[in-house]
Amino acid sequence: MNFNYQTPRYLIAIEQIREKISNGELEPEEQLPSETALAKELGVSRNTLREALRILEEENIIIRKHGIGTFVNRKPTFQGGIEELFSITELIEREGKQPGTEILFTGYVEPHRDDIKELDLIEDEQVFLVKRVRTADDIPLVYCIDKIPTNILRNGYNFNQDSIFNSLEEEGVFIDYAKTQMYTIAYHDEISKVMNCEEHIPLQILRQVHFDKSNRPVLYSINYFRSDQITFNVLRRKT
Amino acid sequence: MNFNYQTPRYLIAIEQIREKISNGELEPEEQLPSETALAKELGVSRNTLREALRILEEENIIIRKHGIGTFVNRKPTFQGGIEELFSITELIEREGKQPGTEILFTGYVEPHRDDIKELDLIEDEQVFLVKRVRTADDIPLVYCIDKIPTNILRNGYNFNQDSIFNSLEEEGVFIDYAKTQMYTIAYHDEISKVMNCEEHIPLQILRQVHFDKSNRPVLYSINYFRSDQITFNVLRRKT
DNA sequence: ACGGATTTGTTCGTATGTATA
DNA sequence: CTATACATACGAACAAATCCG
Repeated sequence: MNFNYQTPRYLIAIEQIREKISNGELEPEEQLPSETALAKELGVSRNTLREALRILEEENIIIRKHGIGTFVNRKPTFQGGIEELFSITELIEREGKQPGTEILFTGYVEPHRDDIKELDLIEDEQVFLVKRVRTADDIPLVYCIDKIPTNILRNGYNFNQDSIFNSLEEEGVFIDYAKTQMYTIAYHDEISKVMNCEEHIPLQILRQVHFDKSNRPVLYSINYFRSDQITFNVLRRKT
Repeated sequence: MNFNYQTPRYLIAIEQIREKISNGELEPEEQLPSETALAKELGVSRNTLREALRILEEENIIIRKHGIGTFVNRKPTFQGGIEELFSITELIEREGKQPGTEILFTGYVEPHRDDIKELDLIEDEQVFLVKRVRTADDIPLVYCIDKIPTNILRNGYNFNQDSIFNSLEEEGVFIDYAKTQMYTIAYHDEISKVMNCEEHIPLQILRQVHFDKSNRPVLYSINYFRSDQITFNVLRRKT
């Protein structure tokens, strides 16, 4: 009888409130009806409505003030930045450019001391190494070094596409977050040449260890960006 | 009789669960008791316990699997990074170094085109400008340009300490987040000299617009870091 | 300065749905 | 199929913060 049994009511409530905001029924800075009133209007219990409001508050769509009321927030001027984890392929496509790849090396190699530490490698475990130059509209953007522990790749690795993220997912490995260090160097003997960097273009480096949902390190990568080709956005929050 | 009447029970429950994890009663990967059982053990209702578990899951302390159970997550190897907003003063103190300041300029000035756009200034509104060099253990770390809209400073600004964050809070202005651009330049005529940067040390720039909880821009700052003195950490998450 | 009305915050009890072993 | 565990939902009550007369 209930054809909505598949969609939780708090999600429906969220959509209804979003709709009220986007169609102008509720404007920025405007106060929402009280929880009791709004719950009645939407035909849900106050607890269910509060679950919806909790999520909307988490997304900064609304602001709740104890003893006063709930208000529609001003629209932030902001789009997500580097704190959102995406692959280089996605990065280039988001800019509306054509991603390209020049592969310099692939294969299994002995790990360095850094690799063992960062990837939590067991004894004698090799890593799968990929070295590539990634281009945007055929202009070199970033020199990529990627290393994957062997024990992540149970059936041998089938690296057959540009995005390592995608081919790892085909192996059942899902990256959840990355611990990233950002720093800058003026020049690198080999890489600056390969990237057609004259001496006055510094390299912006992203050194990243990627983890899955269980906090297991699954990918270690070092990216050397041409600093004249890239700006990173970050959304920094008070904690 | 109940001396905890002031602290919400779900916060107490969170602490009790944290304690169980930190004292080893619950180990990483281990399954928690069922919600019903744990609620009984902690002396709260299941709803209250769930509020506690929800927050712990948000913090990645635990992982919940529908129909299976709740588990203690492996400890991430990670400390917070640049996506956490902190002042330069905090940044230096976190590294265990002594922050210092050399003030180059303070006063009200006409805004530039960029300032008007980023700070959403009204007509003829001046900005309060501060130019400083911040040092860590007396070594120049960063050249700071900070701009504050006049209408934020109702009673005239009392800029009397190193941290602009702190002195803004004294004015009743609480910064919530910052929209940040990161990029690198090889050289800046004036700043590289002031910072004692030889030509081969690039400058790592953070260009930030800070907002309060209501998404009102309250501070625009440009920081030029000596790239040999700084590395930024970022925690990047899949969305 | 006080009290009552309003609004959000917290807590409990209970029932039912859904996923997994 | 059944038992277990997490997910969703409702109703009710009281606490805490705020506002206004």
